[in-house]
Amino acid sequence: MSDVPTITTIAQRAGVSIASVSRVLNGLPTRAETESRVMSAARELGYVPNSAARSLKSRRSNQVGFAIADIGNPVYLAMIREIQPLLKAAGYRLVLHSTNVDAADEIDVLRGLGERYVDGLIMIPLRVTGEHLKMFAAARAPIVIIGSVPEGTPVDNVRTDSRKGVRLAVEHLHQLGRRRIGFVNGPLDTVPGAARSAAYAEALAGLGLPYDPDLVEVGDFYRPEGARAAARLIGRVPDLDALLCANDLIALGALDVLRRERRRVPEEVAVASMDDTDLATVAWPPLTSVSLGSAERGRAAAELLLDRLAHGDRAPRVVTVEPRLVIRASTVGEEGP
Amino acid sequence: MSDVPTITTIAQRAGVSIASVSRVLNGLPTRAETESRVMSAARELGYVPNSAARSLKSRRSNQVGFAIADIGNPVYLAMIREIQPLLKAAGYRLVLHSTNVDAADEIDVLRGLGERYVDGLIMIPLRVTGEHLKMFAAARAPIVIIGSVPEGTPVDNVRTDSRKGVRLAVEHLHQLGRRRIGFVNGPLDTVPGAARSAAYAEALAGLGLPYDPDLVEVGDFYRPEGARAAARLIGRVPDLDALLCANDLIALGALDVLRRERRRVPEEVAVASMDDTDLATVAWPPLTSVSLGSAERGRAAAELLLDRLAHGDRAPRVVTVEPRLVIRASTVGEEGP
DNA sequence: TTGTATGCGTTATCAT
DNA sequence: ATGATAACGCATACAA
Repeated sequence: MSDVPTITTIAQRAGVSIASVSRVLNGLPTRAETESRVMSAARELGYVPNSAARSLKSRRSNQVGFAIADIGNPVYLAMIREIQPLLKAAGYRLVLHSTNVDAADEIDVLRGLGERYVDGLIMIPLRVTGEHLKMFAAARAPIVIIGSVPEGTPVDNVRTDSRKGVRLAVEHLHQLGRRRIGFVNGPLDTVPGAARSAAYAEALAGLGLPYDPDLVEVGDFYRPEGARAAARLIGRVPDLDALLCANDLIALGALDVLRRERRRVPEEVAVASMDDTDLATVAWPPLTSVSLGSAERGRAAAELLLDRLAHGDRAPRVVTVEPRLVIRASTVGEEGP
Repeated sequence: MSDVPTITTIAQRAGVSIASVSRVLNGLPTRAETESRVMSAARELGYVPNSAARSLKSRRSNQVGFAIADIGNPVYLAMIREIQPLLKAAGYRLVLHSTNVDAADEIDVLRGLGERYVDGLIMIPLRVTGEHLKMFAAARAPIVIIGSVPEGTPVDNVRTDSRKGVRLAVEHLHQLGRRRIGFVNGPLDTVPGAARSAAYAEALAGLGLPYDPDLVEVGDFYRPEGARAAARLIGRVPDLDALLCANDLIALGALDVLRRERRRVPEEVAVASMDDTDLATVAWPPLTSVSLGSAERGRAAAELLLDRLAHGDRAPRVVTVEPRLVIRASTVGEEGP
């Protein structure tokens, strides 16, 4: 196999200067004769421009980063499905970062921005530390954060009203006559964990229901630990009649436990969760879940970033996606497991 | 915000030449005094090396591409989860390509290899056309294909014995006493579709069962069409007692239909599928599914690519992952929907 | 040990 | 319209 062709190779073959080659390749005005010679030489050699050289010269990488804690979570999946085509259509490649639920990893990604291998970054931080804020401010490329950031942070921001989301679910359960509504949450030192914790208490208060610490259990955001946490809660509260889970994966774990314990869902225990991923429609019974608009958030993030990449500086923007309760059989079904 | 620092900036600040800066930054022997001056200058300026310049010089991008038809399919997910950490540990970033179930898109990705924005590529082609083979041969970067390719194709290759996988499932259903085993497949002009089609016929023959075209229905690899195809099949074959689905998503659609039609699973119709994704354990009843070792295939692909990137040329290698039947309640459970 | 100078492949400026 | 040349940021061969 011959050497990789460059514009120099083409120039020799076509008997013109590299400047002419570059011009032809970039569609700048050129004499027809020159153009055809260059084009055919390029075709014959199978020329493809070198992206590193291009990036060095143009100071643009045509790449966008997407940093998430864990690709296993279907919420992120829904986002990627929206983001990828938008980026591709705009001529950007997608560099995927999985940060292993590790704040230090997130910082590394932010620091990496300095290498300029991406023109912008979409990130979903699990926690927003002071270190994060410092990096946001110093970042040399536009950043879009999905999730809440403090007022005034110099990044575009896509958020959802998870407080309202939790309230929708709790009110729904309350309307169904449930009064002992348990809550299985993820870690309290994460952005979603903290928000949902506060929102749960708030929602109860709004309905005049007492806050009972026994009704709350904290684990992580995954199915196995969700099952364990749900088991602890169920074991502790005999008269539990509803369970709100902080995401669908936790809810799957809870359903596992309820099935094992032969508690009928929803007759004895109604189960609601959050995120409304595909899993909600696969589970049995199908899960009532609060959609936090994952797809919309992904799309909005991509659009914000592309807009900024195309039009340069402007004031940071905040897009808020409304939560929406999707009612399924795990709260109102006539069929149980 | 000040300008982005380069080694030139550092050199000025430290009062040394750019060569010394480069040497220090790359850990080459330097006088302690020089080293400390360069290091502190770099730290103060917040220097981060420019990846484009590095790539141009080193002819390496430190990126690896992963091209799949559709990120929505959980099979690919399982692979990414293995691939990403391995690449990261080896110092490579992951560039994700979603090809929209479009062969032309796949060719585009292969052509893009010439831009040298990745050092290697892992691809799961849905179809392998002559155009694909031509690009494989001409590729200027190492390629690992997950899925079968013709003998002698100059790429590393990770495959699974889907013939055997189908046979495992069919034999399992046969052992359970099922004799009217339907098959819902994806498109026949895709690699997996074609292989599974042939394997189904073969497996029946091996068991002495007749091949009945009425028992076969073709759709795509997704849940909605899987449901429609299953509905056609069920409507056409009254004495159907088992259903093999070409993947888990199709099986979910089939379960939807069977539930709607009030056919008990597995008592009346046993359901088995392929891929053994997470969905198999979420579905109700949990799906008996043939694991094609998605995680192992992803890992093997990453290892093959990293090995080649590290050690250069060697003969193409083929890794085969054994299929494994995972039996769950959709074929042997006592409980149905 | 350190500095000078060159090249990686491209785009863009400036003459011609 | 075209060619010579500089510059992007870095690594390195060579000279000092």
